[in-house]
Amino acid sequence: MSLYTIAQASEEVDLTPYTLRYYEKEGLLPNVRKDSAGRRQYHNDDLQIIGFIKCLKGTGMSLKQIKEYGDLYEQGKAKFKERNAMLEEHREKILQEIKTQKKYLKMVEAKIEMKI
Amino acid sequence: MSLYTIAQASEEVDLTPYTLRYYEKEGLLPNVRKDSAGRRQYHNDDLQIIGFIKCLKGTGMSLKQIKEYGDLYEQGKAKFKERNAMLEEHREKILQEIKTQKKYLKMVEAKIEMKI
DNA sequence: TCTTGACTTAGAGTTAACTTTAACTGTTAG
DNA sequence: CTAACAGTTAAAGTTAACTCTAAGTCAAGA
Repeated sequence: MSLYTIAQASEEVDLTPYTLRYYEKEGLLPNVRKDSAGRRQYHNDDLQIIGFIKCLKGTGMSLKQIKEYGDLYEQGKAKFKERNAMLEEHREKILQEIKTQKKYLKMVEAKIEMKI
Repeated sequence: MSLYTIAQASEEVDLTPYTLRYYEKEGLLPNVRKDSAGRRQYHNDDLQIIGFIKCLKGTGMSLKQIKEYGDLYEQGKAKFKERNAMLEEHREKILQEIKTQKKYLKMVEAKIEMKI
């Protein structure tokens, strides 16, 4: 399939229709097309963008920053450096976060083993 | 040192005094002692509890759940099983989260390497 | 003694990220 | 043709987790 209603897209990306509209209103999903009756038609490229938004959000980037990244993306090659710098910085943040999670995992495991 | 004012404790655990009072109000920090003038005196055991709260919170547990865990802790040995079950479940959640973070890390790295 | 500053409380305000409502419109099954 | 349904919008409401304000207390230094 190549076109999705908001309900289908919602199912596909595991976000509610409310959230999809909200993301669009916040400018995270530019250019979502509509049919003749004004209903949203999600294309595969939209789903891919949503997938990457979920990745950034799932690693702690705020919607505001995700929008900034998306805005740079919209401006194409001209902003490539700036945009990639954002990602590289975010990459570091994820690496750091994984380290922290591992440390916390050990703390929880220690507490479990404590048996008190 | 063994006793801390709220400002010192705040510094020590890297949370604002507002947050420390808020956690206490929410029942996450039972039994914070006060001096004769009614000012909070944090002891080392309080700081340890705060450290573990930060661990649970940093791994995605809500304050509400953390309070539930703390309440079980208060009830001592009687609730040991229940309490440890919570931790074991949380341990699984952390493991899952680390996996997800690693997947997302790869996605971000792929995007960086894409150079488009 | 006065004032400065760090604390106290209860309660109001803020922010991010949804989530719902109300009122409406267009599509489809009977 | 009509009722039900899935969508539309703007705007209001919700929740978690703080964050701040106002009004007051207390101890210590000039």
